[in-house]
Amino acid sequence: MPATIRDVARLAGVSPSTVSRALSMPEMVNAATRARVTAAVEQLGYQPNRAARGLITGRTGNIGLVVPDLANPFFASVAKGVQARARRYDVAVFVADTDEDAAAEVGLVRALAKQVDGLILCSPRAGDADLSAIAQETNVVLVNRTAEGVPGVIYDNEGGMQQAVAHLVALGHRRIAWVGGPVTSWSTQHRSIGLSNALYAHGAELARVGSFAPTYEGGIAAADQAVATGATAVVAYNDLVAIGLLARLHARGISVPGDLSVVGIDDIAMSRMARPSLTTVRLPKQEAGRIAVELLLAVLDDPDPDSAVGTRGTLHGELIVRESSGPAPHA
Amino acid sequence: MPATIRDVARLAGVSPSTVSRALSMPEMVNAATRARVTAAVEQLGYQPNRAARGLITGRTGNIGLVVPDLANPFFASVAKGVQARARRYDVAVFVADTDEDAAAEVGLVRALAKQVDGLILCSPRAGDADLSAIAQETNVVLVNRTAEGVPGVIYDNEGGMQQAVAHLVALGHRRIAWVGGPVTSWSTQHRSIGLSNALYAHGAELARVGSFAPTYEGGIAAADQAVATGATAVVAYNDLVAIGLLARLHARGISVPGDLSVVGIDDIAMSRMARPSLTTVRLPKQEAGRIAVELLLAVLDDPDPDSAVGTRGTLHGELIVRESSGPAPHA
DNA sequence: ACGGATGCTGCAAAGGATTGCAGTCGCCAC
DNA sequence: GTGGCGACTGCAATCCTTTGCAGCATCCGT
Repeated sequence: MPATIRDVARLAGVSPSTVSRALSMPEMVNAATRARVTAAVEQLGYQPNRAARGLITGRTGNIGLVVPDLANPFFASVAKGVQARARRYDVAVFVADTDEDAAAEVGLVRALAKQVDGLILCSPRAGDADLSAIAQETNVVLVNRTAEGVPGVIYDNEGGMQQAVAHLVALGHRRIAWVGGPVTSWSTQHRSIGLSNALYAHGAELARVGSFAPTYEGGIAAADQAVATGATAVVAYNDLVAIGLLARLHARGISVPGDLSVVGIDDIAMSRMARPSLTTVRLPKQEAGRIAVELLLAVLDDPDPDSAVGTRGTLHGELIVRESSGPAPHA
Repeated sequence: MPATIRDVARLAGVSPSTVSRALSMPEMVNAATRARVTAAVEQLGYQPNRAARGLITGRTGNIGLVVPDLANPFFASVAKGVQARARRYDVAVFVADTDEDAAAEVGLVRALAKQVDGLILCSPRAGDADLSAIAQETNVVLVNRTAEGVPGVIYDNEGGMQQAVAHLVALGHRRIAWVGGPVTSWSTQHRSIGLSNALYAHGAELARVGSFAPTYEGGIAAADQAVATGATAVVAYNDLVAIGLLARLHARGISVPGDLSVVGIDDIAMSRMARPSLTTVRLPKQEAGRIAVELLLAVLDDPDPDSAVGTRGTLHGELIVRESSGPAPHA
């Protein structure tokens, strides 16, 4: 039913090849001819059949995005950025959600890989070995994770932690607790190291508290242990955990920031709405998605693995001070 | 590089046609032959090229999902449901976000329509005329919206409102305010009507308050007007608005639920974390996405527009009572 | 006037899978 | 023995687009 290239060719009085060229390499065809072709295209509302094109070019014009959990606002924002930027390049985005399941992730990625030109893997939970194997056999860009020789975009966790620490130290805090996320999480390691370095530089103390799920429930579970460290401020793995902390601290009658300051990471929409509103390190989430698309498209245009060197973006966080952080209580 | 059907055929010692049949109509080929074919498929890791198949069958095996805003947790959940169910049928999902822009929506839908077998439009902002036109020229399933002759899944807004009202009336509330969402929103009309009917049935009074953005900010803006109605309870268009109400009420020193009860709709994750936690009507969000996929696939299998009659799912809400609703204050 | 370069266009061959039609073979029944 | 049926399998066309190569003018330079 939809118009084909032959319909256009007939209407314009040229061959299908000329139509094809008029559309994809305009400078190769005579201006007058080109005008006739574009007029015919316009009139018929012709759009090239992507399956047919893909068959011969070997490119689908599609990319895939894999995230652990779409319902997590952080990943939803990344997805938003990805699909906005992809649209600009007329690339469609398959979105897949692994439900935080590392095993399912690998299978899903393999299945998806056949249908797309490349994949964006956001905070993948898979092991390094699986990840490298996948990157070997398909075009991959990582977000929030690094792997040898694979392009990606990451956050400057170190810098973000420095901002948070500078803020807390200025408020008089000298002993600060860290509530870690999942052990398998790449970010939790780097954030913990960044925090440690920053605290060392300011001569302040670090108290690490276990490993918790990166969720509201994780924060609730962590609160009592954080309090027990005797720290006057807590930095949480992410905002969801921080908001969980706030809930449990409130339930225990511990005042925030009066008795304890709380700082999160991410700046999801919810953080502004928390009570008290949450001081946090804002990470540019949509920007990460946008850059990932750019990187991926660059890889697709130049599949030479050597030139992938250096194609790694780093984004910087910004400290957003709200109500949950305040002067350290007097000893 | 990947194996083609010819490679499989050669290895199995049959023709490509037989391979094709062995895979898509197994009962048509001899059991022994079929075994050889499947063995060859296994060995080569063969997967049919979807572009080539699509070229001849006219089907892509892809569907599209269009939502106003992926960063809105409600839509993120629907998207999660859609892609989970689609995967079960080996269908890939394109996700597109319109940024709440009705004009962009129409263009985006048209572009996407060429690349998929059908579309799921979730809470589309487009006008009825545009919507009908789109449904005419492509397979469409609506979520949270109705249109003449178009299958879809909606929520039983009336029933949800009845539950909320029964709860509030039992707590002694006799005058209840409604904070409406965008005028163009299909749900806002139906929720308002449902609320009105339920209140009438209980002999209670309704006070409507303007139309507000379906966001946290909308709730903040609505709070003072809601208070001014003299109502002892407020039902909000959705949870984001309700949480905005809570924030402004807190800022004004109005106690919830002591002075005023607040009820939301949706039950997004945030509602549990609000302070006070939010009483709300939980809508099955992922379920809506799953059903939408089922409906769409049914339409694809039977494109006869007449049989589309009756293919409309209705989902029921469930009242979740939390801290934000309590006994009406004594007059 | 002729060789050759230049600019544009058409021919035809892919690309991988599906499917209507026709062919083969074995077997049964008459 | 032959006609015919049934169960499989293969041939070849088809879906639509892209692209290497060849063809055709035109025009320039000598």
